[in-house]
Amino acid sequence: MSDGQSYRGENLLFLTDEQLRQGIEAMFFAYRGFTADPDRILSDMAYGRAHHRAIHFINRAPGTTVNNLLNILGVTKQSLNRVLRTLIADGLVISQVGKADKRERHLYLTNEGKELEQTLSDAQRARMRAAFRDAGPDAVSGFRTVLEAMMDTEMQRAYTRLKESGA
Amino acid sequence: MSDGQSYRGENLLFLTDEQLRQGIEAMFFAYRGFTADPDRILSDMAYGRAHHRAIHFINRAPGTTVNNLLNILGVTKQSLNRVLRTLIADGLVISQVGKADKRERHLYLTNEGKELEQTLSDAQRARMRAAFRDAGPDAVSGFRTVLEAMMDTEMQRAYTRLKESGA
DNA sequence: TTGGAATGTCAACAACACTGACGTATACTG
DNA sequence: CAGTATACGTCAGTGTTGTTGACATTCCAA
Repeated sequence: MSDGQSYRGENLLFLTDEQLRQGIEAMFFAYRGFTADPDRILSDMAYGRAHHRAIHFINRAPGTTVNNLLNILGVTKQSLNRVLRTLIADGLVISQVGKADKRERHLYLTNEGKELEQTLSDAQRARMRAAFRDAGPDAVSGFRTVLEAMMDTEMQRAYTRLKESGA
Repeated sequence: MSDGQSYRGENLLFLTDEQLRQGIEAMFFAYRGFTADPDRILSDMAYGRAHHRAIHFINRAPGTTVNNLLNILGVTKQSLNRVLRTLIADGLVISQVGKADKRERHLYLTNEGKELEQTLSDAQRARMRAAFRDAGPDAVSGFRTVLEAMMDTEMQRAYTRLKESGA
C-alpha cells in the first residue's frame, strides 16, 4: 500500500472498464423499464413517446413557448410541430398567442390533456417509486448525482432550472 | 416525532411526487447524454443506435444466436434482421450456421466490427467514466442499485447474467 | 412420416427523427 | 421608415427503427 499505483488501483476500482460497461448496460435496460409503462398506455391511442414528452413538459411549465419546449426536448421544430398539431387538434393542448410578444405561442394543457398527463405520469411514477423504495434514500441520492454528471452541460442547466421551479 | 405519520413523512421524503418527478426528468436528460457521443459517431456512417446495440451485445457474447440477441434487445426479429443484414453485408458481423441446430445463426464480430465497437464504446465509456469519477464510488453504487430496481424482472435476469459472465 | 414448433428471411408499412426551403407575422434597430 | 432578425408554421423529401404478415428451413415428437 505504500506504492502510489496500487493505492490508486484500489481506490478507483469502480472506474474499471468492466464496471463502466456494467453501468452502460444497466442504463440501457433500466431506460427500457422506465419508458415501458407509458409506452404501453400510449400504444392504445394514436400517440407515441414524443407526445408523452411534450405533454410532460407542458404540464411542468404551463405557458411555455414552442421555442422553449424545443430546447428542452432537443428535437427540430418540424418534429415537434407534427406532435403539437395532433395534440392541439385532439383538444389536449391549447396554443395561445403571446400578449407581450405576439410572435410567441404559449402552450397549456386542457383538462383532457391534464387527465392524460396524470395517467401517464402515475404509471411512470409508480415504477420510479418502487425502485426508489427498494433502493433506499442513499442509493437514490447517488442515482441522481451520477445522472446529473452524465448530462450535457446545457441539459444540466435546463434540469436545474426545472428542479428549482418545482420546489 | 412520537407520532408515526410524521416520522414516516420525514423518513420517506425522497418518495414525494416532486422527488419522483425530478428522478424522471433526470433519467430523460441523462439518457440523452448517454447516447449522444456514439450517436454522433454513427451519424457519419449509414448506421444508427440499433446498429450500436447489436454490435455491443455481439461483442459482449460472441457466438450468440439471433434469438438470444432478440430477447436482450427487446425488438422484433424482423427489426433486428434488417440491422444484422447491413452489418453482415458491410463485413462487420459474421453469421454462422449452427452445428448442433442448423436453424440457428451464431453471430461474431469481424476485426472491422471489433474496431467500430471499440470506437463507440470508448466514447461512451469516457462519458460514463467522467460521470462516475465526479460522483464518487458511493454514488455509483446507488446509481446501479436504483437502475437495477427500475428494470423489468426479465431484464434484471439478463443484466445479471451478463454481469456475471464478464466478471 | 407427418404436423407443429422454432428459427430466421423478405416485404410493406407506420412513427418519428432529420434537412432544406419557404411564408407570415412580429419585433427590433439604425 | 427600411431593413434585419426572431418566432412559428408548413411542405417536401429522406433515413432509421419499430411494427405485422407471409414464407422457407430445420428440428422434434406423436
